[in-house]
Order: sequence, then C-alpha cells, then structure tokens
Amino acid sequence: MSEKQEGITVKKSQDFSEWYTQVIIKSGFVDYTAVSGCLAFRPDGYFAWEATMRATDELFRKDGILNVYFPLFIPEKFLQKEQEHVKGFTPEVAWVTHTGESKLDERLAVRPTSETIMYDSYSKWIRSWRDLPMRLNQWNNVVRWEFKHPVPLLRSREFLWNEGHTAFATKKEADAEQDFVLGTYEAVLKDNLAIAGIVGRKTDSEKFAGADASYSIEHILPSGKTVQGPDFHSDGQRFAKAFGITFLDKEGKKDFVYQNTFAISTRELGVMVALHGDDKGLVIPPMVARIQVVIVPIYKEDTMKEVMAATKEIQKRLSKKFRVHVDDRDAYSPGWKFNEWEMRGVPVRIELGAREIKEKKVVAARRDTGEKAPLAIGELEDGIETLLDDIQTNLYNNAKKFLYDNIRPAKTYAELKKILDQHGGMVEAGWCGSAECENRVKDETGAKITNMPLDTQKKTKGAKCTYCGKEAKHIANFGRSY
RNA sequence: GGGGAUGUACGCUAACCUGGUAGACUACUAGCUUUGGGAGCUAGUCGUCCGAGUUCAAAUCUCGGCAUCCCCA
Repeated sequence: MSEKQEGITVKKSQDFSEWYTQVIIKSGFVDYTAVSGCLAFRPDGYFAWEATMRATDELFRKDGILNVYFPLFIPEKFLQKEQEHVKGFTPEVAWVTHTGESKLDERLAVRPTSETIMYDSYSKWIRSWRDLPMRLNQWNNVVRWEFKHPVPLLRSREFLWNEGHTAFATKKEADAEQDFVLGTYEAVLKDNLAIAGIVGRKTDSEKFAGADASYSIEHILPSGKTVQGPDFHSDGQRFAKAFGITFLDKEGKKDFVYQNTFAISTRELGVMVALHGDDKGLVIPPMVARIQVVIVPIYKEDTMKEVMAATKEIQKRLSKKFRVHVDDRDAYSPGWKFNEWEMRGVPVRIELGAREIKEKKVVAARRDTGEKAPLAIGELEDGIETLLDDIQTNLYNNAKKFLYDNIRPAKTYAELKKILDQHGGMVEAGWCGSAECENRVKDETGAKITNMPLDTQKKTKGAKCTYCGKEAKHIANFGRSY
C-alpha cells in the first residue's frame, strides 16, 4: 500500500474513456509500463486473471483437454504456410531479427498466435486414428503490434490468453466440441467475472484468418461500443493440409484431421472493469477478488486494545473461508480507508469499533450497492457468505440486463443508423448474407456485424436485409466495435 | 488510413504568448497530534517526454522523434 491516490474525478456516464483509464490505473489493478500498449498486471489484476484462468482450466481438464507449452518464437517460413493466416497476421507481427550483434538468417516472429508452430509438431505427433482426438491447450502471452491507439486490457499489444488447439478424425466430432467450449466460456464469464455476452457466428469477412467458421461471445460496454470476447474457430482441414497433419483411419486410409481453435483473454478483465465499475471506482466480483473482505477497525486511544483484539479474532475466523485483509494502518482515518477500499473495488467492508463489540454486531458494507447492514458477530461466516453470493449474482444480473437493454431491433436501414447514433450498443437486423451489404453498412455507419446470434437465427422467416431489402438469410447484430 | 489537441514531481497544475532563480496543491519521508465517510501542525524528498537547432541564456522559440487523448474512415 505504498501509494495513495485521489479518487476518480470524472463520472462514468459523462466521459467513459477517461473514467475507464482512471479507474483501472488508480485502483491499482494494472499500470502502464515504459512499453506502449504493454501493461503491468498488479496483484489485484493478476489475481483476477489467475482466478479466471484456473476456472477455465479446471473445466477444460475435466473434459480431457491437456495443457502444453510451445515456444514464444515462430520461424518466418511457418507463418507463410497458410495463406489466409499469414495475410491476417502479418501487419501486426513483431519480429526478432538479431541476437546480440549478429543478424539471424531467418527472422523469428514473436507469436501473434501459435497455430503454425504447434501444427508443425502435430504433424509429427499424429499418425493414427488412435492418436485422435488430440485436444491440447496452452496458457501464454501473445503479441499483436498493430494498434495505433492501445486501450489498457481492451486493446493491449501483449495480452495473456489460452489457446486451445484440437484435432479430430471427423468433422462431426470436431463440430461437437463447439457447444462445450462456448458453454465453458459463458459459464466462466458468468461465475467469475460476472459478465454476459452474445454468442453467435462471425461473418466470413470477420472470421479468424485461416478458419472455415468462427464463433464469438460479444460484449457491449457502457460507451456504447462493442467488444469481442472469447472465440471458437472451426478450422476444417485448412491447417491440416498446410502442415501435413494426416492420420491413417481404421481402414488404413490416409486423411487430414479436422481442427478447432479457441481462446479467452485478459481483455475480459477490461470488460469486467468497464461494466461493474462506478463513479467511486472499481467493483470486483467476489469470485475474482484478491481481497474479498476488508476489515477496518475503528478506535480511539482508549478503545484501541479492545478493538484490535476483536479484529484479530474475527480475521482469524473469516480467513478460514474467505480472503480477508485487515487495514490496521494507523496514519489514516476510517473515512479515508472507506474511500480507498471502495476505489479498489473490494466487495465487502467490515467496520468494527467499540460500539459493534458492545452490540455483538459488525457493520458490513457491500461495494456493489453501497448498502450498509449489521451482521451478528456470532453468525458472521454465514452472513458474509450470503453477502458475497448476493454481490456476485447481482453484478451478473446487472451486466446481463445492461447487455440486453442495449440490443435493439431495426426493421429499416434508417432505423439502424438512428439507433447506432442515439444509443450505440448492438442493433439486431436482417442481413441477406452478402459481403456487399455488410461492407456498405460498415463504410457508411462504422458498424460491423459483431456476430449472428445463435439464438435469434430462427427469426429470419419473413425478415428482410436492412440494407438491400432482399430476403434475410441471417439475423445479425451490428455494432461499433473497439 | 486521415485529421486535431496535449506532454512540467506519483497525480493535478502555475510560469510559455513576451527566453533570464521552475512555484502551489496533493502524494511521499520524519516527528507530534489525531481516528465512526478523504483531519491538523512543523521540517524535508521528488520535476520541465527524448534528440537536434537558434541564443550569452530554452520549460518557454524552431525542427524531428516518441507518448497520451479526441474526432473521422
């Protein structure tokens, strides 16, 4: 606790960008470093990522996905092997060209994603149908040096993520993985970061470089902009053909594997901050909070001994079930501490003074609503547990409500434009499926198709493309994205 | 991809136009005093984004770079 900061000086509703930057930095979640676009994750921020990572990893592991690790560097010739892939990533690759004073014969890419280096190994590891499915995953960092204007977490040049890379004998088996992965990501987001998103299919022009089809979970931020969350790609046999990943099937016939890739990244932490934070600062969902409960002892000189003894006692009890911190700094007033812990987003604060000791109750303040309520010291564990559960649920419900409140249907193109300008968010509209209409809308409004939600596709009957008026093949969500 | 604005201490800001001892608040350190919603006093520490140019002299003027923010595509 070496530094203290003033509070947040702008309102979330008035200047979202400024608010976001202030909250994320002043709360001590992450910080800028000397390298533009590359962040330092501070203990609270990294804890939230670790919690998200652990939850995801656990679900992957239970389903049979195994963790591996591949090099940070990728030989240039590997990137060249799949043409769509190289086209998509080349503009943003950072290169290693020298070691010491000598120039490398072949420069090495700092991985923007690991398909190419992993699949080179897959081609050696996979020989028979007995080797399949091969479902591997790695937790690592990647670098995409494209951005003109980085935004902490939401658009960082280096970010942390998982990259799952699986290989199957048949398309059917490969496709069957999609529901599991997207369902896992949805659950992880809900149960940990308390955020929601729209699951859908990307259009051909927005799909992953090298994939046959891409699926994503899309978020809406309070600024009205959309942001892509976790994704899943059906790669078909494209990479298998480029990297020679073949196997002999039961009949002794040689075939290429069918592959999927999928990822969730530290960008989700940015979405969490953006959605839950308020004018007082950060609000961290209990599941990912490094400190879930902060105890602020309140004493005068004559009550100090008694209050500190009670504080230690309660700390000892609560630490068995929760992540607890006691703020015993003598130099600061209780009011100062309240403000600081609120800015840092700690879910529950316990106020404990002579008055509480006498009444055998503490004051518990919840960060999400700001409500203060007495809790009986005798039943403190239950009371805190209920409170933390409530906060987690409440944050998720609010995030979900915000999401759906900001998706509005449009029947006509004029309506679509009007909604984008007035509200931002997503506009649900019919689309004929042509790249031409998609691009026209993008050029004219700046909004692209975030995805085509899986659960609205049945509404296409009778719907028209909002741009050309022809019969709609899809219901698409349009939004201006980060 | 195009345009605009801004860079002074951890943060916020003054001096810049009109070149001449970088100052306030906050934070930080020490001591005293205080402690139920950002407490006070005293003393101290820390700064002109980087590089080049003009000049006796540059935070200030010029050029370049870098960074941050905003708008448009």
